[in-house]
Amino acid sequence: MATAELKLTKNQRLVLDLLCSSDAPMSAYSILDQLRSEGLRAPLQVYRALDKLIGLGVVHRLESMNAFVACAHPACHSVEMVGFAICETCGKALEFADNDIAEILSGWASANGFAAKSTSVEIKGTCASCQKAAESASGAE
Amino acid sequence: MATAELKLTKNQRLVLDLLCSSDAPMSAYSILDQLRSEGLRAPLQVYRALDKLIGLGVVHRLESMNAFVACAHPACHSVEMVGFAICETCGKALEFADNDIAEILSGWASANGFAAKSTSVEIKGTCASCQKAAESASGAE
DNA sequence: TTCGTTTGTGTAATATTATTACGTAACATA
DNA sequence: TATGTTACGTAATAATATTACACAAACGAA
Repeated sequence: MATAELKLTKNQRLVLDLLCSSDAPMSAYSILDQLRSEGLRAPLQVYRALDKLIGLGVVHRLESMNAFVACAHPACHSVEMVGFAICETCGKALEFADNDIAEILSGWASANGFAAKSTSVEIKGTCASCQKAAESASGAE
Repeated sequence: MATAELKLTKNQRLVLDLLCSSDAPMSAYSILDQLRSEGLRAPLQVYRALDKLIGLGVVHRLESMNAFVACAHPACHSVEMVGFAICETCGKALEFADNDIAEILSGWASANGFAAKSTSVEIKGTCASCQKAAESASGAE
């Protein structure tokens, strides 16, 4: 599903397009700052748009960094679970999907009588390119 | 490992004991409020103690709710991964461990050259007892 | 079409969570 | 004792998120 096909309001569209054009997750307040020129003035306008976009599944919230990111996979709604590997050096978030994990988690839930509504899987660390950059930097000392 | 054996400072001990006695995760500021009578006055005192306790592995941070909880398993350091099922009704967090998920995640990481430092797995939903309570409430209407 | 409902908007105020900056104290150990 | 490390206390501030209120647009059903 291309996000262009979604019927969104002006604010929702502004927020989604900004997130799509960003190469890293953004905080609600940095979204607000970027969109002041478009007429957004208050945090709530951003949070409301984000709520809607998250509900539609085209934006994900990164719980561990209070940030938001556009869904990387146009068809990710068809996938059970979405996780993120977040690089603490460059700030980028790599999205991944894994049905095995989804099954384990839903298995645990049903075995424990827990009715799961949403799931968050986040790995923090250093991405491949930042590791390389660090290596060559230390090698060049 | 019983937490009593840990060599902790006064503030760290206060925070850990409070979390151990709580049946649900607590926010940093509710910890602070509870410990004002013990002499704690500022958020930083709580955050510093929490940082230390998390580093020791005896406290976990619930990323999705900005809250903190004592580790449920005295020996949880030996387990690869810890996850939580958080009930949105009663606020309690059920801790679980799963080495299969840990393996999948570390497998993904090594396949993608990502150096993982920490992992967070959180499920939000409704726990078994709150579901029962809701059922009997609606049945009694 | 008109009513009523839902959904979205805009603004202001406030609540909640977390950090920075600074100086001091306790303590191990070389 | 001199030194480094860890922890403490306080104040100020930054960053994130929500509540409350009033109004407007969209839309379906009578």
